[in-house]
Amino acid sequence: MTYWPSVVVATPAHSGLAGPLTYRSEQPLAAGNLVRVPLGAREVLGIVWSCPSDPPADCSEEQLRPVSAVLDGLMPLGDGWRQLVAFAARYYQRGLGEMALSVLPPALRDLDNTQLARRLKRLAKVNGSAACPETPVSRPQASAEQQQVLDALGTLDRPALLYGSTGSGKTEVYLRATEQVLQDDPAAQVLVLVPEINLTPQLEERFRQRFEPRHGSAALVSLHSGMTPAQRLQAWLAAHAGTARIVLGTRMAIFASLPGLRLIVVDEEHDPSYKSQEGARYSARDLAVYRAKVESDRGPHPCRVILGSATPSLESWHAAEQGRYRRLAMPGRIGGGELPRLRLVDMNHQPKGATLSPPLLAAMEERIARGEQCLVLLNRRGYAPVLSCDACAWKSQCPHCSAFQVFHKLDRTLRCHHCGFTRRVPRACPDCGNLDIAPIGRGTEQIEEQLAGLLSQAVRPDGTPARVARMDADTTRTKGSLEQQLQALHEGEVDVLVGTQMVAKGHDFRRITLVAGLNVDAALFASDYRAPERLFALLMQAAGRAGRDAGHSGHSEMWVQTWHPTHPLFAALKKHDYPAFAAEQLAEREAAAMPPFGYQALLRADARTQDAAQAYLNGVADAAADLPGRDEVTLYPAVPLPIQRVANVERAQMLVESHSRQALQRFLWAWQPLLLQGRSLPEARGLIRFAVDVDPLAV
DNA sequence: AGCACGCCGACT
DNA sequence: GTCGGCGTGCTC
Repeated sequence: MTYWPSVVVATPAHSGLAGPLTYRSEQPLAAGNLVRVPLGAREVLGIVWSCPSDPPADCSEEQLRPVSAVLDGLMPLGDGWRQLVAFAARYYQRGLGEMALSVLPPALRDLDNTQLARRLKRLAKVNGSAACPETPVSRPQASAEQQQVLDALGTLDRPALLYGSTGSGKTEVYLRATEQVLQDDPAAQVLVLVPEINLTPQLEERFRQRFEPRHGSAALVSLHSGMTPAQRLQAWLAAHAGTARIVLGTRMAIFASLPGLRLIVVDEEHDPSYKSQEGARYSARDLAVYRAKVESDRGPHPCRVILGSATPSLESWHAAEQGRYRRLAMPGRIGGGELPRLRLVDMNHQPKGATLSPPLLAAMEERIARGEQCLVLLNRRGYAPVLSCDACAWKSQCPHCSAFQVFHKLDRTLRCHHCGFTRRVPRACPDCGNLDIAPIGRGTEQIEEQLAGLLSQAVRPDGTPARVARMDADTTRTKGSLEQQLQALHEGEVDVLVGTQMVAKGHDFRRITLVAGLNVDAALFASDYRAPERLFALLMQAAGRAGRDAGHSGHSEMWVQTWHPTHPLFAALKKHDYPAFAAEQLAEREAAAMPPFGYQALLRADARTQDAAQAYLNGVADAAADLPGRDEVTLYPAVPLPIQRVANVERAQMLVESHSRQALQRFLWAWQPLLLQGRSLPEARGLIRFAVDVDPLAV
C-alpha cells in the first residue's frame, strides 16, 4: 500500500514553498516522525505532518518522490509540540517548515540511524545511575507566604504571575512546585526558562542541589545556545526521551520536545531577552503561556505556568489585572531584610562636570571603611563613547555604521559596538593632524579609573586601600572569567565593582550595601516608550542586589544620580511601589492605544541604500490599499532605524498598528504575498531582506 | 536557504 | 582551451 505523507522541510517563507511538501512512502508513517527526504539535489531532514493513504488531488502521483529514510529510533514529536510550532509559525509570520526545523538542534539535521542509535544508547546508559529516590534532601522551611502561593498554584486554572521582590524567595517556590510535579507523576517534566543562563549559575546550582540526590544527575539538563552542537543534541534527546525530568534553558528551550510537560516556569518574565530578535521573532514568555494551555487541553493532566518577576512586564501585569492571569504576590523578604532606601542625587546642585557626585563618593568611602561592598552601574562599555578632535570636526565615526566607534583605553582601540570594526587609536587627528583628540562622555573603563583615583584615600577596616574592579562584556569575554570575577567578589577581594547591567542580573552579592546608578536620565525621555519600564526594572533589580544579607539590609542604599529628581518614576521607585508605577504607565499606554491596549507589528527592510529600503516599505504599503482588513490597521510612513546603517546595510522600518490582535494577524497574512512581490519593484532595487516582527519590543 | 544551471575573465 | 566568478530559478 502506498501512502502520501505531508512533510515539513526547512524552506523559508520567501521561497514560495511555505507549506508542507507531499512525498510517497510504502509504509504508513506517524505524524511527528522525523524523516530524510530528497529536496532538489540534496537530502534534508523533514517532519511528517500527516500521512494520508489517498494521493493528493492537485498533482500527479508520478512526480512525487519517495521518502529516503525514517529516523525510527525516535518517538514521533508529540501533537502538542507540533501545535506549538504551527502556532508560532502562524503568529510570527514564518513558514511552517522554517519554524519547525530551526527549533530542532542543528546536529539533528545531519544524523543517520546508526549515529542516532549510538546516541540513544549512551543516553540509556547514563539514565538510572546515581538516582536514589529515598535520599533525604535538606531544604529550608517554606515561609507562610511561600506556602500560600504553593497552595494556590495547586488548583490554578490559568497562568500564575508570581510577583515578589528580589529576595522574597521566588526560587524556593519554583523548586517546591517542581518537586510536587515530579512527585505526583513519574513521567512528569518541568521546563524552567531563564533570561541568560550564564548569568544565573546560582539558579542552576540550586536546582542541582535539590534534585540530583533523588533523581540522578541525568534528570536535569540545560539547553542554551552556548552549548556545543553535540551537547545540545544530547540534552534535546534526553528531554524528548523523557530521561530529563527538568530542562533549564534560555528562550530556545520553549521549543524543546517534552512529552511529559506539566509545569513551565519563566523566571524574570519581564526580561527582554525572551523576545527573539532575529529569524522567527518569537516571545518565549508568550509561547510558554500558549504551550501550557495546549498541553492542558490535550492531556489528562493540567500543565501549569508560572511567570515570575519583581517587576513584571506591563503586558503580564495588565493580564493579571484583567483576571486572565492570577497574581500571586510575595511582598516580604526572606529573613526579614528590608529593601534598600533610595537616595536621589540632584545633579543640578553638584559641582560642574563631576561624574561622581561628592555625596555619593562620601557614602562609598563610609561603606568601604565598614568592610562593605559597593556596586556602580553604568550602561556603557569602554572608556568613552566618542573620541573627538579639538581643532576640527573629526569624530570617531565608524566607517561602516551610523554610529561612533567607542574608545577602549586599555588596548588603545576604537571599536564599533554594532559591527565590531576595530582600529588602533590614531596618534593625531586623521583629518587635520592635531594632536589633541579627546574622549567625550564616560564608559565603565573610565569610571573604574576615576573611582580608583577618587577613592585612593579610602581605607578598609584592616587599613589596606580600597580596591576597584570592573565587570562587563569586555572583562568576561573568555570562558570562566565571569565565574572567576564573581568568586573574587564573594571572597571580598573587591570593594567597589563597576559594571554594566549584566551585573544587575541574577547574582547574589551578599555584602553589597550600596548600589549606584549613573547616567540613567536617557531612559526617562527616550523615544522608546518601553525605556522607563526597563529602567524601573533595572533599578529595582539592582537594588535587590543590595543588602540581601539581613545583617546589612537595615542600612543598604540605592543611589541614583539624575538631573530630573522630580520625575514620577523616582517617586514610585522610592517607595518600591511597582503597582503604582505600572498603573501610571498603563494609563499612559491606554490613552495612546499602545500595547497592551493596542497591537503592533514592524515591517523591517535592509537594503544597500536608505532610499531603497524606504521605497520598498512604502511600495508594499501602497500595494496593500485594497487588502481585506486594511481599514482595521494603521500603516505609518517608513522611517530609518535609530541606528540607520550597520555594517554598511541601511535599515528602515514601518510600524503597523491595530486595535485588535486578530485584525492585525489577518492583515499581515493577506499582506505576505505582496511583501514577496514587492522585492521586484524597480524602486526597491538594492533591497537585501525584509522581516516582519510581531509584538516588537522597540518601535 | 542551498544548489543547480549558465554565461564571461585569468590560469595549468 | 578549462577553472571559477556569482546572477536567476527551482525544489513535492
